[in-house]
Amino acid sequence: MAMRAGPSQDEIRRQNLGALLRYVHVHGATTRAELTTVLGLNRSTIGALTADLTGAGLVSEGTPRETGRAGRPSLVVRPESERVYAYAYSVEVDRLRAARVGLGGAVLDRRELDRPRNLLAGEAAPLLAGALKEMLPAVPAGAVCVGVGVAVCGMVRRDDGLVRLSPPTGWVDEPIGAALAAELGIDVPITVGNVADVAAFAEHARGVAAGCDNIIYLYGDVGVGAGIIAGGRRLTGHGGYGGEVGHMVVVREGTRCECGSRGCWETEIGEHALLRAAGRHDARGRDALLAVFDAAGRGDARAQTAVRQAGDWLGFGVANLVNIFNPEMVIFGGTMRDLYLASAAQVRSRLNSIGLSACLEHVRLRTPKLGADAALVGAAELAFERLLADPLDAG
Amino acid sequence: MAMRAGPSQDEIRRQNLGALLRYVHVHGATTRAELTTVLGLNRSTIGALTADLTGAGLVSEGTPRETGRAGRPSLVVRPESERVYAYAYSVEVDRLRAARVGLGGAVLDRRELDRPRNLLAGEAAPLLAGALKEMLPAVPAGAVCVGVGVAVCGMVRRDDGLVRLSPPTGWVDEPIGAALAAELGIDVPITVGNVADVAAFAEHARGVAAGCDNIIYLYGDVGVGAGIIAGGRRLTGHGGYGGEVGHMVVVREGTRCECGSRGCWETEIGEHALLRAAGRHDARGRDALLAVFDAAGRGDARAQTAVRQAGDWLGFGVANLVNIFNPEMVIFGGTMRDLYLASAAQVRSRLNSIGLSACLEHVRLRTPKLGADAALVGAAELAFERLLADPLDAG
DNA sequence: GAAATACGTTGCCGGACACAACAAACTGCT
DNA sequence: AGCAGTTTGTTGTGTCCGGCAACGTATTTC
Repeated sequence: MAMRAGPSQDEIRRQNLGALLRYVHVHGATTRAELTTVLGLNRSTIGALTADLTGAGLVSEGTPRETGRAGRPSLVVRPESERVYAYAYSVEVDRLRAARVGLGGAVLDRRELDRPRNLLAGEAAPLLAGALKEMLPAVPAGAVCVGVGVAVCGMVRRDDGLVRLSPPTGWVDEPIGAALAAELGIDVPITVGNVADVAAFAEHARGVAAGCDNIIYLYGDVGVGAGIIAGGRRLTGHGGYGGEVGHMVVVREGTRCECGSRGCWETEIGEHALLRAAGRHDARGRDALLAVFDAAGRGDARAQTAVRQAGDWLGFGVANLVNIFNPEMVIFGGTMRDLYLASAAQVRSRLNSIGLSACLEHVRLRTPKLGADAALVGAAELAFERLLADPLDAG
Repeated sequence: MAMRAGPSQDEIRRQNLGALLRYVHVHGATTRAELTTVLGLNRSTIGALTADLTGAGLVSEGTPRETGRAGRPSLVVRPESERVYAYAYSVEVDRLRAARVGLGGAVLDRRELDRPRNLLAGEAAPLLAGALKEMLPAVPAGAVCVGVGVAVCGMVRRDDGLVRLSPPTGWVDEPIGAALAAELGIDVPITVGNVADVAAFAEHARGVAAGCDNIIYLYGDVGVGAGIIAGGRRLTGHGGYGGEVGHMVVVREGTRCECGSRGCWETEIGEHALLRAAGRHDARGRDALLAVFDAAGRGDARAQTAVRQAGDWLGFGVANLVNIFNPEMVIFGGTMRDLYLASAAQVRSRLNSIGLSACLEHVRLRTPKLGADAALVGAAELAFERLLADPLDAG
């Protein structure tokens, strides 16, 4: 059994380089003066670090506009957003999305295409690779790609990016990571993650949850999953399947779920449940769902009942999760955002009746700040993570 | 917003000292040769580290018995188990337990006394302090106490050790940490933790879960709680209340629970539930519970039904937790151990029908290795943690 | 234009670990 | 008993990293 010893000296350097690069990646252009105070390092050290990063082409330095204060103005360190980038993919139920995301988090370019139902990984990979090729001409000369990140609405094996189970897309043991690697033929690491996980990651890094170290990001599309950050670190579980809260059973012997079990939470708050309760058995997709919320807002009784009921179950499950995790914040993303906004009263009420008072004290309910791009930005964040852990080797 | 920079040089030293001390603390006497390979440090560095620790009186070095192999025998580094110790307390429903635990994890001395029902923190503290005074004469001259750890069956605020809610003991907002500090009058830090958390901690450090970084330790007494370790670190949540799985609601509008909610998991698998289902409404306590398991083993139909039912609910909840956390191991401690052993078939069956197959792949169900002392050893571990994080300053 | 302010740069220092050479301790063989 | 071989402790040297202080520089204020 190997115990981890403390870092060696070059690991200090790596971590400091990573911390500096991460700061400008998340917070944008920053003066060296601010970096010294934030990172707690000496001026001379910051100078040496920025010199290294500039030499590697990861950041650039420039003079600031106007300080307004006395004294020599501090140099501004900014991420090389145009020259250092990652490709981000998002595999959704009926859409495939691709983007080129620059260091710093800006979406530089994007492509979207419809995803035919029953499209498997082997068929999706060429389409995704095609989107990349389309974006290629716009890439400036000398720019470097540091990685590829993929967000998938399903359970992803951490080690190799195999999608174990994704009822919405119909995928079972689809090797999207390997398929993309073969198709792209570029020599950068490809990281695959669950969409809720990566969206949580993004909101934690640069969204509503910035500074919160214990959060639950609830993400709904057809199903429901959660990206959980505990103690500042992503909760992946042993194989990478952590956060499958949609398959927490809330009704014993309840409605049959696509996972094979019964009474899973998502059978009560998922897309199907809400549409069925609203009497729209044949409808599906996000637009149909929004129509239900819209109808409820306009006074449609049946839609209102459906929303209230689903909101009640939403509060029920959130309360359970709050009791288990004692989070600082719960974020409602994807369709859960709409459901939460349409039924906040029910959610609050359930939460207060079931949640332990100590756990309720500091928990805040929020909606995402990053909007529809959260999955893409999060997928890119996945790819950047390697660079930020070791800027000089990975760059 | 302050980002954490990499460690400075003296933090490296601290971490390496801590890693070495932790290794001998957990694994017992170890040769310097083994330490070099395990910690990945140079011989000379190990020599310097052990010299520091020996100087601080935390470890001692000696020549080994017989190696049987050629070459100069490597010095054996052993923890100063007699000279460096912590006090550990466990506040249980009807017992107060105290122990002196040496570095290395050995229980050097112990005292137990009955806990009258309705004994509050202010009254318990003098009793606990008295137990400490009784143990004082046996402390060798020159020995140093590095801290006090307390395990309580309730929700504990991380910051100050306030017991927010503990239905079994009847405590609500009882400041056991502060009361003990005032009563003991010794100048060492006092750390309070939930019994399930500290037991999980102990099993992770030196029990069945050694080497497992994602575990759920389910602990039952009157209620049910969990100590959760995710990614190798304790899941405490924002305020320290994480792991309250006993109050995950499994039956909507179910049986009234002491927490104020309804249908909590512990109303189905807790002591009361099992005794009531077995027709023993007036009984309570661990002995009564064991009598039920005993009766079931001897063929008592009503007891068997009660055990099967509770086991079924046990599997139900565990499956939910497995889906949420994707742990490597689930450990059944306290009364959950007895329940699990008496109903493993039901647990397995429920787990298989509800659990996601990917999450079931690697999960192992186990019983604790540390036995009845887990709470005390874990409480001591809580106290040692500060020493292990910075051996020279805290020693 | 001088003083004040804030910052970048340079050289030096101490600490921490790796490495190599040497000394010490033990086994096994003769 | 003595010697070769093996493994380890010890010591001195080298490298790297960050802190520190002195100095030079850029900007604002008066």
